[in-house]
Amino acid sequence: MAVSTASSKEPNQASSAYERLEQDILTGHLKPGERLRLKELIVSYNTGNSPMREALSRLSARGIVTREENRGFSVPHATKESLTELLKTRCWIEEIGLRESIANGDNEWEERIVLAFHWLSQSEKSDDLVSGRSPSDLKWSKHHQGFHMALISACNSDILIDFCTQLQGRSFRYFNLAKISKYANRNELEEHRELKDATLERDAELAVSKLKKHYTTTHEILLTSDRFD
Amino acid sequence: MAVSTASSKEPNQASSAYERLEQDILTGHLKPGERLRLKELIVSYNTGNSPMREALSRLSARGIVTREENRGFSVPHATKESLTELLKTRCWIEEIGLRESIANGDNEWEERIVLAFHWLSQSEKSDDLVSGRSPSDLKWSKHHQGFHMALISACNSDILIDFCTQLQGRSFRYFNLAKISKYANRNELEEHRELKDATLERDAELAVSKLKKHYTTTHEILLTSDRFD
DNA sequence: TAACCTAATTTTATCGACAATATGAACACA
DNA sequence: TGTGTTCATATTGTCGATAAAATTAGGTTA
Repeated sequence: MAVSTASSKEPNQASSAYERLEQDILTGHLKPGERLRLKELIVSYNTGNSPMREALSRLSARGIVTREENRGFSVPHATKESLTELLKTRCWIEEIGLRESIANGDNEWEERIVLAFHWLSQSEKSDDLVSGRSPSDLKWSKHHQGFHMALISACNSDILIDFCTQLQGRSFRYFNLAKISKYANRNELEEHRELKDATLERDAELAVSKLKKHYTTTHEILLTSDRFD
Repeated sequence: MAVSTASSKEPNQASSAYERLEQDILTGHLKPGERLRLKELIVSYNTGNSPMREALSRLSARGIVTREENRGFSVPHATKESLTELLKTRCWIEEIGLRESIANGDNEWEERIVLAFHWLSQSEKSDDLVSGRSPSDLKWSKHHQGFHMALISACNSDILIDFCTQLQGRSFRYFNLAKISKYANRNELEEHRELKDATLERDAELAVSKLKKHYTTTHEILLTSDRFD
C-alpha cells in the first residue's frame, strides 16, 4: 500500500491523515477497489484509530472514498461510465462558472488568469517530453488546476467553486489512473492559450467552446486507457 | 438545545446521530451560529464520544456544520448574502438537470413526476391554511423535495443529483429559519402544476422559466424575513 | 480603568481496550 | 462435488480515560 510521507506539521492528526490519504487516492497510488482497512492504514500513516477513522469519514462524505456500513471503506471503483458522467457534469458546471466570470470578472480576476497561465506555461515548457510521468507532474497538475480554477473564480458562488474543486479532484484521479502521457499527440499549451485569450476578450461563446473541446479531448484520450474496470 | 428522538433502529450510532443532527440543523431547531459542543451533544442525543464526533466530521465535510480546527463545530451562520448565493447556484444547476431530463427522460421519468406531483398536491390541499408551521409541514416538505428531485431525475448524472440534494437541504434550512408561512400570498400548487405540465410537454424553455420563477419568488419571500444575520 | 500575564477550567483531540459485526475455514451431509 | 452449518478469526464500531489545546477568571501593574 502506497503512502505519502508526513510533510509539514498539520494542525492535527485527523486533518493530516485526511490530506495524505486524499492525495494517495487522487494520485492513483491507491488502486480503485482497494480496501482501506483501518488497522493497515494506522500503521501505514503512523497515526491512531480515531484520527484515521475521522479522516475516512470525512473523505467518504465527499465521495473520495466509498463506505459500506459495517463493512469498512475502500477506494472508489473507476469505470469508463463514471468517467464519462464525471466529465459531462464538469463541462456543465464549469461552463456556468466561466460564463458568470466572463460576465462579472474584474481586473483582479484577469490578473489571476494571466498569472495562472504564466505559471502553467512555464511548467509545461520545462517538463521533459519523454518521461510522461515525471516527478514534476505534481507541480504541473497544481498549475493546471490553478489555471482552470482561476477561469471560474469570478463566478460569485463559493458553492459552485467548491463543486468544481470536487470534480477536478475526481478527474485528476482518472487522469493519473489512465497512465497516459499528457503529451500524446496534443498541444495543451496552445489549447490553454486559446482558452485564456477568448476568456480575457470576454468572448463567452468562444471561451466555452474552447473549454468543452479541451475537456472532450482529454476525455477521448483517457477512454483509450485500459486501466479502468 | 432541540433534539430529534431516536426513530427506527439505524445501522449504527454514528449514522443515526448524523441523520438526527442533520435533521435538527436543517429544520432550524438548532440555531445558526450555535456552538455544537461534543459533551452536550452526547447527552442530548444519547450516544458516545466517537459516534458523535464521526457524525460531526461527516456533516462538516458536506457543509452542513461549520468546523474550526481545534475549536469545535457549530451551526453555519445564515445570512441574506449566502441565501442569495445559494438560490442563484441552485437555479443554475437545477436548470441543467431539468434540461437534460427533458431531453433524455423516458416513460418512467414521466411517471415519477406524475406521482410526485400527485402526492405533493394531496399534501398541499390537506394542510390547514391557518397554522403555517403545522406538524404536517415535514410531510409536505418531503413531497416538495421529492417533486423537484423527480424533475431532474433523468439527467443521467448522479453527481449532479447529489449536488442538487445538497443545495435543496441548505435551502430547506433557510426556509425553516425564515418562519414564514408558505401560503403567504401565493398559490404554490398552481406554480408546481405549471412547472409539471411544461416539463411533461418537453417545453424546456417554458419549464426552465417556470422553475426559475418559482425559486425567485421563494427567494423574495424569504428575504423579507428578519431572522438572518 | 485598561492592558497584560498566569493559573484554573472547559473543551477538543487522541489513545488503548473492548464489544459487535462480518468474514472465512473446517466440517457434515446429501 | 456441491451445499449448508458452526465456530474461529479478522475487522469495524464504540466506550471511557487521558493528553493537548483553547477559554475564562483572577490578580498585578501601569
